[in-house]
Amino acid sequence: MELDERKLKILQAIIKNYLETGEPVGSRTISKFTDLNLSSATIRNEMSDLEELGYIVQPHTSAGRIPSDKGYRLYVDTMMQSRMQEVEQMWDALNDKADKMESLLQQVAKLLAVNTNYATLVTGPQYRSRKVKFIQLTDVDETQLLAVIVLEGNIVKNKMLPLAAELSKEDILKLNIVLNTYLTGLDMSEINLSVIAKLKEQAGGLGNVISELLDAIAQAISEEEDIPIYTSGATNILKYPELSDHHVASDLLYELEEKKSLTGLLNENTEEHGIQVYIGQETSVASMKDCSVVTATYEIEEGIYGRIGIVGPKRMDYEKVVGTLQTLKTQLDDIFKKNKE
Amino acid sequence: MELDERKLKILQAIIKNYLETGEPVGSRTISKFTDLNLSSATIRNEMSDLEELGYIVQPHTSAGRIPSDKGYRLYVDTMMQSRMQEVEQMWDALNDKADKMESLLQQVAKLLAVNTNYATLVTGPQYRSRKVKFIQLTDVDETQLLAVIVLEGNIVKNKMLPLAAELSKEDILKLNIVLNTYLTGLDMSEINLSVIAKLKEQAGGLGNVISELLDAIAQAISEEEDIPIYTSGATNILKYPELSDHHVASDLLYELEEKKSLTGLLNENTEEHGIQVYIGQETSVASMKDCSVVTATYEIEEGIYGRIGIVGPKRMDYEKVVGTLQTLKTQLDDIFKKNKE
DNA sequence: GTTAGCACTCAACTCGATGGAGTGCTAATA
DNA sequence: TATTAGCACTCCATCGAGTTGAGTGCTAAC
Repeated sequence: MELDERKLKILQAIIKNYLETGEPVGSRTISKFTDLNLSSATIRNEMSDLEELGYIVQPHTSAGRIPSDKGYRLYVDTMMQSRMQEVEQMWDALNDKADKMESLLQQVAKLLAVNTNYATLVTGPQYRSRKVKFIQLTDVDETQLLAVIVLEGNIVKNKMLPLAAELSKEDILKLNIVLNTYLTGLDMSEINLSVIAKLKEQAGGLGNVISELLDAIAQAISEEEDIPIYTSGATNILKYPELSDHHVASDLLYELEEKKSLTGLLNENTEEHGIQVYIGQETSVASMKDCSVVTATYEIEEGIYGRIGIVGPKRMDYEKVVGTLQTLKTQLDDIFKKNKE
Repeated sequence: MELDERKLKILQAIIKNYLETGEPVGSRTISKFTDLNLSSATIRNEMSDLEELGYIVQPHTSAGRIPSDKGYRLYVDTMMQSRMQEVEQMWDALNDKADKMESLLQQVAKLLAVNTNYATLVTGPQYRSRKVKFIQLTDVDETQLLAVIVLEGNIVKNKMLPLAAELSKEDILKLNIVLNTYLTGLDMSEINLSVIAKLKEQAGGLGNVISELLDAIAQAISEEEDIPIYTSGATNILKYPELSDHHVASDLLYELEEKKSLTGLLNENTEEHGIQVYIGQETSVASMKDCSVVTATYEIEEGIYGRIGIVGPKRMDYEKVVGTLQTLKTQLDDIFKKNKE
């Protein structure tokens, strides 16, 4: 037995209806709801088949049917076409704030949350290996040295270093030159002992400062290793009865607050650059087995990606979500492209 | 009618018991629970008095009594003495991470949440008026200028400025000197039109760059205006039945996520530097009318304060919370004092 | 002033009845 | 052969009645 045209239509009707109402949907509803002109009895037979095929399930005998994960999957795969409308105000809101990566992404998360009414996640850019682009030392006052380290992708890091002894202007200038000469273009793995030895040799009497500096640089680079994840609208999940159950909600909210376990979720399939939909068990995060997760990948520059996504109930307006993510992704791409020009 | 010794003891017993069980407490319980050797009938009479005085209330007739806000207030004011034990592991955990203000404070929030099982808030330092301490311009590449702005309290801000036309090394040097000469030591309000005019005059042909720079500086200073608030353990509130009610929990979690409205709460009474306890309506945040908030003020340096606090149910182990906050406050004070040496 | 006793109140729980939505099956129909 | 009408059945949700138990307030006695 395979899915024919009619079964597909009925399945679609069931899911559509369930998405709207959140209640199990019965045969009579479908009979009236669709333009198939079939009696409820016929629908019942078909639904029985669909259940056997695993696309829908009954919460209990004598209840209507609700879609299974497999049903949702089919729905998402086949019946969904993107819609690229509304959400225009996002654009304006975004452009206002496009100064700082952090606040931008946080803003994106919030906008998405407000627009979709789901919980949202946004990751910052992931770099494969971050290279040092530029280093600048300055004496802020007699006791403190400020190291500004610019990494590939214009990530700027600051470190305050306490000074044992005051350094002269000339010393600082010299350090700046030496550091930039030897470290520019290198990433963590390339700054090895031989480079360090050469550095210290060139720095002459300032070797001890170099050591501290290298520590700071190493820290700055590795700091970024755990990519930041921004979340917003976590409380939205309380709006959906099937998720606001005590235990489920508590786990989910904790997960969203902690964020750590989300990295796994968001790192899956990074080679695929379209929209990804994870339904129920597909998410790999245990506490989300009653949720669906939809993510999109945006591109900052060649080879550097971040992700935006939402977490909501399986009963989710997939069409709208995918559309929204699609437009948002496009807009983010544009912003970064523009910023580079 | 005033509170005599016995009424106080009974009130104390009621509150203690209620804190433990979360259930309204009846006269028989108190009769057995305390060492007063009074029958339940007598207790009933006393409880009747206490209710009349407004220290306790009945959720409904024929239910036990629970403390009113006024009752909690008395309890907190009179019967609480700090206890400075446990929480030693906090110390270790903190010292590990004392490198970066942000992560330190986030860590503090988390530790506090784990230790108390309540939702926690921590604010970063608040400066009355932030002055420019130091400005450094550098050309990262041909098209971008990096402005590093150091504010009072060693807050470092970075701004990337796109360049219309390439600047020579000499121009940048000149700009650096001019900027530092005229802006160092000034705060937002002091950078007025006359200062700006003088700046542009000195900068000669670079007036247009100056304008952009000033925008960036203004942004850097004002950016910090809304003090960062770190929260943790928000989901803890779901552990308390009286708060996990749908509407209440949703509002609370939203408030904790948004953080904005919390500033008001945390800015009250900043002149008082001890532990503050807000019960129910006292908090000024509407959604917290069923909560208590306990805050402590820590000192980073002379005149610069931040706050740590927890949000939990009115039925809260006040003694423990106050103790924990007290020790944490002390430890934070120590860390910052040490860091300065 | 304290206590024992008793009537009263109220929330929480149990239990059964009822109704409605929905199914599965069978027999009739096109 | 596919569709439909009809019917018996199942199960959840809801409602109301009855019960229980904790707790109170009052009164009279100690």
